[in-house]
Amino acid sequence: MVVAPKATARRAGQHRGLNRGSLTRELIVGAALRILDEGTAAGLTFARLGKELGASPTAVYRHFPSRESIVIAVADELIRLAIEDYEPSDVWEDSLRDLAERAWNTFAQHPAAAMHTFYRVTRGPHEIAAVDAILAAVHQAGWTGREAVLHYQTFSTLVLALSGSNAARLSASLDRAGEGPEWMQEYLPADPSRVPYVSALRDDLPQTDRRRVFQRLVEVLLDTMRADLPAKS
Amino acid sequence: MVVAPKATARRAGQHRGLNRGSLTRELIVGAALRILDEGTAAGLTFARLGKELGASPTAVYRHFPSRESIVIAVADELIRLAIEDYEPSDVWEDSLRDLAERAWNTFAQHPAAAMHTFYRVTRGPHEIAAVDAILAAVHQAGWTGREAVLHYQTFSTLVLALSGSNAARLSASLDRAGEGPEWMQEYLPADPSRVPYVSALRDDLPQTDRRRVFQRLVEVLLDTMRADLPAKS
DNA sequence: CGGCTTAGTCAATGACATTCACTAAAGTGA
DNA sequence: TCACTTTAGTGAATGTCATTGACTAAGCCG
Repeated sequence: MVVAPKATARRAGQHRGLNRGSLTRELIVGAALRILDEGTAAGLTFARLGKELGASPTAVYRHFPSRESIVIAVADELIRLAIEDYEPSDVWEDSLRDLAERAWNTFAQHPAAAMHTFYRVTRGPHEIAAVDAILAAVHQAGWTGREAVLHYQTFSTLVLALSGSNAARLSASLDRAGEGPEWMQEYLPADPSRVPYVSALRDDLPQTDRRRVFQRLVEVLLDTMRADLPAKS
Repeated sequence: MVVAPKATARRAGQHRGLNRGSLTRELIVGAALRILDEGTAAGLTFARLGKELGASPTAVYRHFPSRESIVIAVADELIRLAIEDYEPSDVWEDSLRDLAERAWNTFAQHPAAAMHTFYRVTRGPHEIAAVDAILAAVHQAGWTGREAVLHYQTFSTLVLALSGSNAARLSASLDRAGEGPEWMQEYLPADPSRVPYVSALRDDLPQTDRRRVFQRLVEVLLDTMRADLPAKS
């Protein structure tokens, strides 16, 4: 599915009556990602996609059976972007840290796309490559078999969940940019005495650096993994 | 907004022409949660809501300005359910563990609702109560001020992200129950040599107990917190 | 060169959120 | 008890959306 077609007549962005090989899965996925990036999380429609591609909205159905399937393709594209140029380090912790940062950054750069995809299984080639990259680092550390799988699952669950949640929050706040006041200060409820700690810390609570929390948690996990390391052979 | 109305004429589930006080925010939120629980994540529509309430679909607009606002109310309801009957323990670790389990369980019981809400800020009373409960445990452990906030953020980020991601995955797999084969075995790509570790572990990879991974990560965090504990006064 | 496959197009359908004018039920004040 | 006001529930209308099916012509195969 990823093989590029003959590309016989790829006249860039026509407006009426496209030629035969004008649309490809890659082109469509790229357009979808661009649309998701530019604004609201709900902005990905067939109409918008058609405009972006200079084609009829329904033309896309020749390449994808449903909106759903486009989203899944975007998911794999996101993974591809994340592990593009990735090179494993000699130090397994650095490899995992690098992979974690890549996931976080890619998701943060494409929040709307990430929030719709991070919890999905794409079965795509890049997803499997990413799994393999993590497993490679885990093996490098010294784990094998079931133990390796356990550490892979813990690491990837943590990284995906935190990066995806961050993307979802980013996307949600971009969506309502320009509405009521930000939740920053309004964290104050009716009766302060029922929530004494929140009231006392009202000025400190709103300031969250989610990236720092993420990095902290990744380091916590890496430390724990290091302490669990199997005896060297 | 949470104050129950006079409840003058709450004739349960009529079918035509409801009386005046028949609908309340609570009734609507309950119906919305029921609808989300029964099936697809996209099943929450005004039409469906009207049917569930035995009212006109548009009647709901008298209590909520938009679909979005209903979802936010459901979010706060979910938090309410999660911390219902919560009692802090004498041991701060037990309190945090309990809160973590409650979030996980509630989200797992209402996957569709959770996946649409876990990344949102409701500003509702229950959200604030939950924050306060976590902060109470953190203070009990001995942290105050900015340090307390940091530990609160780390804990809640971890728990919400993991519980929410789990809900999203649960909801997604419920949605496509009865489609193609589960992703269990098909994790095998084109060229096995490009992904040696995945190929070697193909039989172990599919078996994930996400709850166990969650509990593991919570314990890892609690251990790290314990090690960072401030000196006793 | 004639026919076949199929990508892109066009029009139609049905589900959906949201708006608006309407009506009457509940509350209010005397 | 009776006008009077407010507003919750209704029904019809609008515009957006995903998806489908029939149609047409572009490229391919012989």
